[in-house]
Amino acid sequence: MPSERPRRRIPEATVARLPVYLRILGEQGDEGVECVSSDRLAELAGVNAAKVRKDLSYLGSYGTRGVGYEVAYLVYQIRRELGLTHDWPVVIVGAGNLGQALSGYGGFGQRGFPVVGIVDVDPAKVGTVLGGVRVRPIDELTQIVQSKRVNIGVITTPPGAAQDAAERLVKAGITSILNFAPVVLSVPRSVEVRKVDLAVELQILSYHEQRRASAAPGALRPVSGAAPQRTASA
Amino acid sequence: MPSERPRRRIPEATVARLPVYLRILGEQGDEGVECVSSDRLAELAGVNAAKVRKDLSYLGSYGTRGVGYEVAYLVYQIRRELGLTHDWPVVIVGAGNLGQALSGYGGFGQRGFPVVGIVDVDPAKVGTVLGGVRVRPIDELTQIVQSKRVNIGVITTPPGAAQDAAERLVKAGITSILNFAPVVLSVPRSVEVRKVDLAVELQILSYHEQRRASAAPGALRPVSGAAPQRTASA
DNA sequence: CCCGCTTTGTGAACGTGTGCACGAGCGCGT
DNA sequence: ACGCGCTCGTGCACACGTTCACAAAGCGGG
Repeated sequence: MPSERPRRRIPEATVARLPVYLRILGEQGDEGVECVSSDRLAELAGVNAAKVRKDLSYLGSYGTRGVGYEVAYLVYQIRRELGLTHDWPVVIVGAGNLGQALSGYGGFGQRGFPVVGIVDVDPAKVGTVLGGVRVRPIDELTQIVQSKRVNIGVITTPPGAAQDAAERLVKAGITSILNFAPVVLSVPRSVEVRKVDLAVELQILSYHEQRRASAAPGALRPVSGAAPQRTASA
Repeated sequence: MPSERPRRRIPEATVARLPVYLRILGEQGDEGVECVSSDRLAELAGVNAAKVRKDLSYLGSYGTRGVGYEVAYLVYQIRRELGLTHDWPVVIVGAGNLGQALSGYGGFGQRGFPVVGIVDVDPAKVGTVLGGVRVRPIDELTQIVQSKRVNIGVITTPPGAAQDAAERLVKAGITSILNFAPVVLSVPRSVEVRKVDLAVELQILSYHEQRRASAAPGALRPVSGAAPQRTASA
């Protein structure tokens, strides 16, 4: 059992795939599988086997040649590398449609990201309870962040309010933001921002639909197989 | 007015940025701005100016040297390239938390992706009205897709039901899928799939938080500036 | 104990994406 | 009409990511 710390930088593309491996390994573990090969894992994750091996090699040499990877041990290593050995509480700014859906969705807490606060500027929304958490006025944001030691903020406001929300989060001490508003946020370099923009996703699909239509007019191909499946985020 | 069709393939990375430029150009147009330079557009989009010019050059030479790009014309060209000259109706499978939020969010329809149907397996949800659309039983999926000429499907089911939803969508004739379930879908190669996985996004943020913590213990840096802002999707 | 089978880990080649730097072209002022 | 300054378009070099192909290494059977 080599307890060496790899401590080298992991490529961003690999970081984005590790959570996928992690979820699949968890499912396999639940099914009683104790060992998986890179081939099997690649099949389940919809990627190339060489890519799986290279990704996992960044964590260290945790596989056994001729056998594969021990599921439980690999889960532990990935969790450690991703910083999932403890919970990361999150606050949500914006109790609109999406904010309500996210806090109502219990999957966050189960996966180690408990929603410890929701705030909104609208006094009409303050006080209502969503997924067991009471909506609080936005002025209490800093207090929530500091008392609950929150590092991650989620922005689910309308576009016009997103930049203000970001600034409040940063001022409160947040260092990572997940932004659902279709706006490019301006924040200090030290703050990590990831953006999820549904309209952008649909427009990318639209591009491919349009291209398909103009490329082969009246030529539908019923090809089958496994799909590439790109994942969007910035 | 050169009406040449570029018709060359546009790099995927560029396709993912065009919607961002489009939104910004729309906002600029609303503010009465008639012309933007690549520098200005880059600043608003949070990217490099050279990248903006290269991206736009894939559409053709629609700028004027020494001046910039005419906003209205560029908007038109991007919309044409992305296939946004007409609406793309979408169907949502899964009327849970997220499905309700998405159909309630009017932004979809405004941006050219009207929700023309929501289906669910749960009879208790069938009949309720979300965002002006009545939830219908999943057996009517094919009929909705075909009568409304739908090409894009959105999956907002629990993980266990996602693969089934995908197969039903494909069988109904859908060719593009936006998947919110944390599952790798298996579909024909001809079907374009994009995935949005909130847990993955949070875990990526967690990685950076963890790295930050282990890199500089007790060394907070209040650096400021504009952020890179990666966008997730697959 | 050794041999062959299996699967990992990785070097090397390839493809994609990014950013600099500069030539080409346009408008404006004189 | 001409030159000057500004900005686009793009060739080039570099970084990043993906895939192939193979040597190294463990396991099991005889």
